[in-house]
Amino acid sequence: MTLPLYFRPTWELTDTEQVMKNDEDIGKRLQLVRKIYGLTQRELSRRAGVTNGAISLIEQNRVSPSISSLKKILDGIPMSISDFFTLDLVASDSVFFSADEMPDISLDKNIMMCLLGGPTKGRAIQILHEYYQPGSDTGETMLRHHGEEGGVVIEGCIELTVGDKKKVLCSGDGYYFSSQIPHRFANPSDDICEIISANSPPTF
Amino acid sequence: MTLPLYFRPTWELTDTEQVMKNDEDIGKRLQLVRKIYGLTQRELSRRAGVTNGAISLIEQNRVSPSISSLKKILDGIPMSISDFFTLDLVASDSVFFSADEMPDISLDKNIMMCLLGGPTKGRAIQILHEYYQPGSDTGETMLRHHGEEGGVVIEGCIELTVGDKKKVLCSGDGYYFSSQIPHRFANPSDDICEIISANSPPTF
DNA sequence: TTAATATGTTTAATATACTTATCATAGGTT
DNA sequence: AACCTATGATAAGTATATTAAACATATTAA
Repeated sequence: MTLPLYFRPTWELTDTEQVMKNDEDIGKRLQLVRKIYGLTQRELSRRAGVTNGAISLIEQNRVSPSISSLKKILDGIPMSISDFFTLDLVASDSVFFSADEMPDISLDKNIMMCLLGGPTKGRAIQILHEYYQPGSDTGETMLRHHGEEGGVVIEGCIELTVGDKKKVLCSGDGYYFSSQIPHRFANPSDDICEIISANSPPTF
Repeated sequence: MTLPLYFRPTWELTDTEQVMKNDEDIGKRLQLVRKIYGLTQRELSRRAGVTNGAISLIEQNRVSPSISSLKKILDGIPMSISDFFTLDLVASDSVFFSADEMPDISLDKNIMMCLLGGPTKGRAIQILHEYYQPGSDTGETMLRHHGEEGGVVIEGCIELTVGDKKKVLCSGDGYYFSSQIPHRFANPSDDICEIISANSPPTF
């Protein structure tokens, strides 16, 4: 169990660690998770109700486990299947971002959307610092994409439409919804509106 | 293909839809995803390079697919395994939250952490509106938990320590890191510090 | 109606995952 | 050293997933 992975930049990682970045290598992924939790194959197999041989074979990628047995194994850790596939143990090495390091990714000149840390792949959350000019609007054709999003209004007011609901949110108010629901942001006021928002997963 | 799921409150959902809420029923999950994308078993099987019989059996939960074949099938949609297990088609029906509907979940009286929408389960992101009093500090024993987190400083300054890195962030600056790295927030200034942050997954 | 096409389901054969039991290596104790 | 315990790997047998092909039902068109 070596673990501190997180403190080394990407280019220093071993092959074993690198491979954690893609979804393909279930074996290595399971092995790393198991070791992070300080478990042996046998101890995990006991907790999970499978044999140690099965875990050995899976970790070597000599078999592709069924969902049911993978679930049993992860229950022994315990960890959800969803977490297992989601977790990205290789963290990016940049942690701090000054205001001017956040590129504006909006296509609309009346809306500014500053992306925290640039278009980094493999993040669970995307954080935006948004500015809506008076009268700006994401448009009549409602937005729809995967994931969920939420945010808090810092300054000014925004009219948010989500599905068949509509409301004007002002400084201090927040929102949260599944991004699959058609939605639209508009600033009907005479003042600029500032929002901090978060999306999952990143779509840019 | 009925779909609009999202616009009906939970108690109106059919059994088929309800079952999407838990991770167990892979079959129904696959079936619903397939139908949302408007595919027949045969068409999906053609795209994925598996037989339609296999998809039929999986959807009936008469077999538990191997990761490899589940991946092949999802590639035909296309959808990642991680998304498949993560996606929660039953959205919560509350979307808007006024400032006073955000409960303070901090245990430290010098730090205020207002949780957007209360402690709702099953969300991909948790959004917090945080206020750090002058001199406040999350403490010498560093924080560590699962997921990732990021945020933007709205007002004042905060000293953030992440692993062996430390920096003072001021209004407009941001941060993002894997929450598994030991971290600490402190306000060394004489002014209050206000932050909007997002975590994934929620730990409260 | 009849034929033709498309859908999801089922059955028997085959391929693969999983178990049981054994093997090989490493570390600790006397 | 010899012995014990624990680790991960392996081989052969068993259980299960997947395929190939047929079945059943519904829809459309002539």
